[in-house]
Amino acid sequence: MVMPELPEVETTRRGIVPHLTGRTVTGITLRAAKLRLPLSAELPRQLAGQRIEAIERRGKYLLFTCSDGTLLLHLGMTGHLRLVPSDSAPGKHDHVELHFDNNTTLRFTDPRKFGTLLWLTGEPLQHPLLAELGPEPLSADFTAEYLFKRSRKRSVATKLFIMNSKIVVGVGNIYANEALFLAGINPARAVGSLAPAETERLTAAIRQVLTEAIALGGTTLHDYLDAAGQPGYFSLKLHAYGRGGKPCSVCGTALQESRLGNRSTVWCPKCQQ
DNA sequence: ACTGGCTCCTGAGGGC
DNA sequence: TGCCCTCAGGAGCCAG
Repeated sequence: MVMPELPEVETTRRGIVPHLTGRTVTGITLRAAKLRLPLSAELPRQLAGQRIEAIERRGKYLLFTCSDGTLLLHLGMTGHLRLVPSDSAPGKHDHVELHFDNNTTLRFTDPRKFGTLLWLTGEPLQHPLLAELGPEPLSADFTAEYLFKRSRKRSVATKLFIMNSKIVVGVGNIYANEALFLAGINPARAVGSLAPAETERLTAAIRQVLTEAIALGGTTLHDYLDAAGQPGYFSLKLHAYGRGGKPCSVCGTALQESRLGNRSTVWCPKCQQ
């Protein structure tokens, strides 16, 4: 199973950029009527003949800048992109394929159909799905001061706060657990109660965990593969996620596990206050 | 303005 | 071996 978080999306982007930039779409194959949203039957007509000018990322969205518009793609929970030869036979969950003028095909596979694929005209960052997004966690805009100010007088659990894409993009469940572990902050703490030093530790931890994950090519949970089919290796370094009941890597105390916002949450009751 | 809960989907894994 | 149940989760959406 694939769990694309920001590092996986960025790894995917870096994997396809050298192969697709400047290429022209010669055809598109749709094999599903809908993913998270209906797949527009207009997509083949809209994409045919489009040249890929750039492939960028905003949060976990990929933006394919084309001659006359932008293809917006979200991998959802189980989606991944793979470059395959144009004559490669499709599998059960290969819902969309973009065919290019160099005999390669960009294949979108997504067993649970939580992904999104939209054709946008106009300024893509003004689209409702993108306009309200918070800063990129690895940009200069994501600072302890920013997090401190945004969190004042808010009672929501710190973990849910950092997973809110309107606050900061790209922090999914796995890395939220890891960042809170590294920062020594209890996931359930009301975010408004964090002291400045704690927001400093938290922003640093989010940067650290995402930076390390990108450097290692994303997390391997089961069979995560990037665009070229290479596995990531970050799962070897997970301290919290998936380790409920196991000893804390710092103090040895059994990690606790519960649900927060209906998401699996793991923390050390001694190290994270 | 916030907050928490619901929803989409299907494979994996556990219990018997 | 096979069936049934629960769980996993990104993020938009909505009611209170």
